[in-house]
Amino acid sequence: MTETKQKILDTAERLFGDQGYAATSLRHIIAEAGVNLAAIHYHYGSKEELLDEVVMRKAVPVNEARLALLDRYEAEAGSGPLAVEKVLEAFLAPVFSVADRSPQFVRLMGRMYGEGLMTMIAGRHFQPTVTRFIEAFRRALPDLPNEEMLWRIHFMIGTMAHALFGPPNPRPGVESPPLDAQGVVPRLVAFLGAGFRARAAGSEEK
Amino acid sequence: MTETKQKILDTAERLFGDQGYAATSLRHIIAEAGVNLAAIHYHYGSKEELLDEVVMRKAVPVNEARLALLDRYEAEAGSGPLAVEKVLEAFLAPVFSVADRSPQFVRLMGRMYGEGLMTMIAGRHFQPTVTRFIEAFRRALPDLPNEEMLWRIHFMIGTMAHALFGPPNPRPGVESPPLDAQGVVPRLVAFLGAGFRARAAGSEEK
DNA sequence: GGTTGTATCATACAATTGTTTGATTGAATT
DNA sequence: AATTCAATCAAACAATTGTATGATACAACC
Repeated sequence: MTETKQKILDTAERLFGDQGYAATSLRHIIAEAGVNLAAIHYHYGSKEELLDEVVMRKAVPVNEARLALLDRYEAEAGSGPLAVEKVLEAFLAPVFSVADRSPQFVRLMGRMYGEGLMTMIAGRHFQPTVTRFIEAFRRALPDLPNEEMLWRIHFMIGTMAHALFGPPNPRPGVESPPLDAQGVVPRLVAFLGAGFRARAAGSEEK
Repeated sequence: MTETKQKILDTAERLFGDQGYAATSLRHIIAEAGVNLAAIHYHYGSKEELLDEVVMRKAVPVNEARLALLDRYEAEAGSGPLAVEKVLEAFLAPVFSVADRSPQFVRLMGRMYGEGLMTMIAGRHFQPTVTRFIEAFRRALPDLPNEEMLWRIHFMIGTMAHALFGPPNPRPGVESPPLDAQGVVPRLVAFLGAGFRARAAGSEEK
């Protein structure tokens, strides 16, 4: 890959993450990347295809890592049931472990979820991952009604997206320390795990 | 309030919610509202001030209702401790109860949180509400370390924002049924309540 | 050495952006 | 009847948007 293509991707990733897709102009990107304007349309076809490329470059490995982790945990559990916490960890850990190397990207992921674009992309490219994890959640909590399960997965996505976006109480202007996976993922797993295990709102007490 | 001002606010609310702030042009707004372009700058000063007005119009009553509910629950609890589920309900119910009358607005709220703009606005205008609720959460769960508490409130905001944005699995193009408060709020309270009650990740078992 | 093909460049394009101006309306006030 | 003032209008502003074009550089290959 050319140095130009690389720099375009890196800069677009950072600016899309910082300001959002619609608010970031191609000229802003090329100015910070130090390349020519036409280079974007030469290497990628359009602004939209550039976004696709930026997201895919790192979303693909993340989703592969998710499936690999899920495979490993299921193998370790043998024929026994897999704990929700393990499913959560398989889903969350890969995304946050990217944070160390490229904190700009996780911010972008958070923003894409926030703009509703990520659900669209996931539907196009990551359908297998989605269904695999829904299956895993179902097996982990077989008593949870299906509709409630979908809502809770929905809740989890929202929590993850917001956590990806940054730590709580970010002082404006002050650079926040990078989201290190060791800190956030266990917090998320504990919080979300308990949420998934909660008795469904409508179900009567025993 | 003039009919023109009203129509501008209503249309801007809907379009900002559907497409985001940056992606919505003033001309798109005036076209759908059937008013003149200059009317926006006459009645409001700029696009940014229009957004402020759109958000404030309904966010102010929502935050007043939140505080009123919290007051009521605390009065009912007397001197005893307030359950975290009650704090959650006081915070969540008012925003979702707006959903029936103006589903466009809750979508806007969700989007604002997603774009990180809402935290900024909340810091400017709703600081009392923020500190009141942090206090309430602390009293409800006095054993939770402060840092963990802030993270969990952060998680809750993300969950709420994503839930405001829409139901799970919205089919593109198909209109989703409105988020009725009776359905979502109990689900959220059950899910988040259990999450808040979970043992903090780092703390040793008893 | 000439040819080919990829990559970069400055420049221009038409469309759209938020914002401003100055004239015109129409009702209320004097 | 004259004046005042808030409201609306068409039109234009300069700036920025994503995209397209044609020339040029430069290496690899026949």
